[in-house]
Amino acid sequence: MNSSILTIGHLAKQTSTKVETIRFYEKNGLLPEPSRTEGNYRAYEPDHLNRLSFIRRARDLGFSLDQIRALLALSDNRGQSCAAVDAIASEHRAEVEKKITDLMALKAELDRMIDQCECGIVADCRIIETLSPK
Amino acid sequence: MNSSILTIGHLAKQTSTKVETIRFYEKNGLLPEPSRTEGNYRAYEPDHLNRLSFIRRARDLGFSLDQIRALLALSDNRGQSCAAVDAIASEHRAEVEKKITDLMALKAELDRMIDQCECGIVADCRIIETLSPK
DNA sequence: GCATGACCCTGTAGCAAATACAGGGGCACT
DNA sequence: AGTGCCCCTGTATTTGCTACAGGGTCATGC
Repeated sequence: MNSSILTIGHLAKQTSTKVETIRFYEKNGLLPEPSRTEGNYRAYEPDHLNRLSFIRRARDLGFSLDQIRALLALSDNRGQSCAAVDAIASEHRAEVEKKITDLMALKAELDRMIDQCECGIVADCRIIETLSPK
Repeated sequence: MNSSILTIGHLAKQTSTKVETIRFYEKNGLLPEPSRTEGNYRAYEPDHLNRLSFIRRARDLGFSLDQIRALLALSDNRGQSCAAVDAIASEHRAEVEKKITDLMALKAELDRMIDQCECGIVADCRIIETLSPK
């Protein structure tokens, strides 16, 4: 038996991923199907671990599964220009920037609303009033 | 016929909501079931319009449907203390603040990653390298 | 007087990105 | 042989909608 073969549980532990999530990635084409043991257990090789680590890092950075699929495909073609990689990362950064802007505007509105609350009764509540029409 | 009675389409237009979304709010207990016409059409009254406007404003401010359900219940009991309202709004603001902080850290990481890309070939790509394990 | 099209109805399925069972089988240790 | 942990498949749940499919109703035109 090869000692570098991993069960799904080992892979999960080493990447801080839930077992179900790993199966989910497989079903969705992010992680290739591993071979199976006689007992029908998934038998992972070091490459799987690398690929899953890649996926998890990209997820931590907020990339969508679609974007990660594309990044993985690009990283498998190491001779290509990495302009496409840059495009995906920059697009994602732009989305993050937009979210930040939107959330900051939102927070400003919440601040305004909450600061007016004098915590009396609901009938006089400025928060409810702000939300209510007219 | 009362001219203040509205069809679901009118309600949708006046609140910039999709018809399906209004039915969804009803099914999920945010909007009370209106009476029906002979033809089984929903017949809304001005109160429904007010309530739906409230929901949409709260959604625009990022409140969850659960939070909105709670806010609506509070706004229906106008004699109560509005401390509970303040608590919901403050909790939401804290969540928004956390999201902003998290996204700004994320953006900083993306900035670092993208700035290193010299757009050569994938094999030398710093973005792929950053994502790859070890 | 009916045809056309715009509107409405219910019910179901889909999206992201997992997470959580249910109901069963495998494996190691004692 | 029993205990307990791990693994398997398949389905349902989450959030907040959106998008049909397959029908019924209503207003307007001719």
